[in-house]
Amino acid sequence: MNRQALSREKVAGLLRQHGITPTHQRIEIAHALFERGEHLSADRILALVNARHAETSKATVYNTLKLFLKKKLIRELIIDPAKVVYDPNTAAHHHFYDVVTGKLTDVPADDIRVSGLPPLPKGTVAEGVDIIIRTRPQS
Amino acid sequence: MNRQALSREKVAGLLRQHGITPTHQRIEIAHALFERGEHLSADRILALVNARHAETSKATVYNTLKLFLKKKLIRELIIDPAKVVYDPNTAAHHHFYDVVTGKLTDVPADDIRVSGLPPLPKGTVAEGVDIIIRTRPQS
DNA sequence: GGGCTGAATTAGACGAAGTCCAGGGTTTGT
DNA sequence: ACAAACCCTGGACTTCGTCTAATTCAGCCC
Ligand SMILES: [Mn+2]
Ligand SMILES: [Mn+2]
Ligand SMILES: [Zn+2]
Ligand SMILES: [Zn+2]
Repeated sequence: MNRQALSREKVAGLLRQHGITPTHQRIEIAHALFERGEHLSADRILALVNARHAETSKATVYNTLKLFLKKKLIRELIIDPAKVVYDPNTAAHHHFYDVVTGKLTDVPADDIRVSGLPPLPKGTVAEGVDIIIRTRPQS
Repeated sequence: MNRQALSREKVAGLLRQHGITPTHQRIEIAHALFERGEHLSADRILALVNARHAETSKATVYNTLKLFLKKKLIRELIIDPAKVVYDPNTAAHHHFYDVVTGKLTDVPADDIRVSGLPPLPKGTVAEGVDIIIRTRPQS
């Protein structure tokens, strides 16, 4: 999706559109996610943001990711038992997950239909559906 | 599924059928899972097994769950970021997950059809599909 | 029974992900 | 300029899970 250098200004605009005050640290974190368009873990983001020179603390990375999540700027994926992964793609989509390599691949939700679901448990309403297709390297 | 008292002997037989030497600790752990038929976390199992008098260590609980997993006696569910949950139901099925209460409910896979999936990534083969329907308490 | 041997169990140290807090800095509004 | 609100930070802390080295146990043979 996001090809080419993504300017800090555009990222700041994106944050404002979501009601997030764009601070230096928040811009760097959002930039790391949206420039790559990849699924990233918190510690990976921490490393990326501090690659040139240290400028963002661990606490801020975690706080910021939770803020982005609440403002629906990003999604959270619980797939690997060892770490949560953050997804800059908030369009409806699903994932291939290679259980050996750990690689995650997006699956557009466009044509996907799920039929035969039973009614929801009493007193609950649907929030969304996550489909994970587990794969492994051939033979 | 498993109603009524489930005897230790039957559990031992189940373990043998899966190529697992039935030790005292393994029988207790399997018993905890299969008698209830519920989704349980490792620490919950540790507490259950040691409820009367301490007899099983944390290391053994983790070792044993991984063994059961390898022998396909149980399944592992990665849904809650904070803890892995073990599922004594190995029949094909999916889950409702209440994002507020954390409650997990089985969804039989019988009538469920997923259509429109794109081809798998090159060089991978399918392992299985997990569907999680996220719900929340009404209003 | 009494040893022998590999498998199973254990306490407790360790590692990694994530949370929390109190203090200090920065922005905003007037 | 001043206060209030907001933001960031180091580092202690919690929790889940893993690892290791030492012990115990189970099955087997004599
Ligand atoms: Mn992480
Ligand atoms: Mn646990
Ligand atoms: Zn994705
Ligand atoms: Zn289940």
